[in-house]
Amino acid sequence: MSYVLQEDDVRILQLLQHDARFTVKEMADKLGKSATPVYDRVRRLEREGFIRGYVAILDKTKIERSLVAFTHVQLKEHSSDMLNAFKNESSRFPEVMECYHMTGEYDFILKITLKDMNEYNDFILTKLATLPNIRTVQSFFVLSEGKVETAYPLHWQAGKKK
Amino acid sequence: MSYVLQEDDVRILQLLQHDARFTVKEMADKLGKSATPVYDRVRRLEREGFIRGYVAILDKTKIERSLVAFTHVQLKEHSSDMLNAFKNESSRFPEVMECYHMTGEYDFILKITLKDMNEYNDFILTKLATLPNIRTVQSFFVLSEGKVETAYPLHWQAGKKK
DNA sequence: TGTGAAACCTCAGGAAT
DNA sequence: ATTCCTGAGGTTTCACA
Repeated sequence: MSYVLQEDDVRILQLLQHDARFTVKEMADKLGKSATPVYDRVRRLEREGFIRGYVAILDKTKIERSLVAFTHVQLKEHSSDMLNAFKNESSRFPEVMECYHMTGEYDFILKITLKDMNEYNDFILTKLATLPNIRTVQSFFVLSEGKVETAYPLHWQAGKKK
Repeated sequence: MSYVLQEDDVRILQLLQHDARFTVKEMADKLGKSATPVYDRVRRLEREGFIRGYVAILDKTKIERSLVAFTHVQLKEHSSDMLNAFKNESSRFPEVMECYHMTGEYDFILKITLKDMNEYNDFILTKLATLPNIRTVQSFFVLSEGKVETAYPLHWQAGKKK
């Protein structure tokens, strides 16, 4: 049976999703508690797997990765072996930040980041297109980002207390 | 003129991209330096905008957001006013985690997370499809995730030192 | 690179509900 | 059985030399 979030847990998760460097004390002050219960909740949320990790988010324009592409791939063969093979091999490329097996018209959507169109062209020709079993590769490029959020919105539906 | 990364900066960024809770001392030990230079570099990387922030990554299956959709939208009108209007309004929905203005066949790709297909259906009908100026909405659903990485690979091309 | 003070983390023990 | 607090030792942060 899995741990059921309480209101304080939700508030802690909301805070940490937006800034992982809140100190236990800062959060305790916001929640009107002392440090210990907040400390214990954070540890429990980590232990129970709600928090997968803490990461720094970089500005991709500062590190030569301004080009973002969503590349849609159709395979020829769709046996589970073939699907897993593509998933594993495409995920191995460092340019591939995300790889999703999809329903519908496309088998995979890859999120790819690179410096510019030259590098993208190179990547497709010398890396992605060399994988076997590919039927089509269709690329869409990001012109501008309207929203890029890592924090899930959390609602707390009043649990049955007492 | 913008700050040029040195090898230690790159190594620090790589560490923090994978675990934002490395202490300055831990990183200093890995780099074979004392704490102060590492501390100063981290502050500079933040100040110069390389590090946008530190966030906790949650497990979406634990918080009722297992369904991930990439929704492709075509608009009718493509004036910059209309494009901005859609970008702003769609970004306002909490279900929309990411919103990209794209080149090519589709005008926007939205990454949407929700609990299940019922909620998705509801979202499309009562929220997204009520926005004006939409021509088509095409949804693709994630069956499984092969790779989801927030850390950009960083290479350090030996700068001209000296 | 090292020092030092302030702030914080961590975890024991114990109180209150 | 939880949930909470106090308190104290060890660690981290951060300005300064």
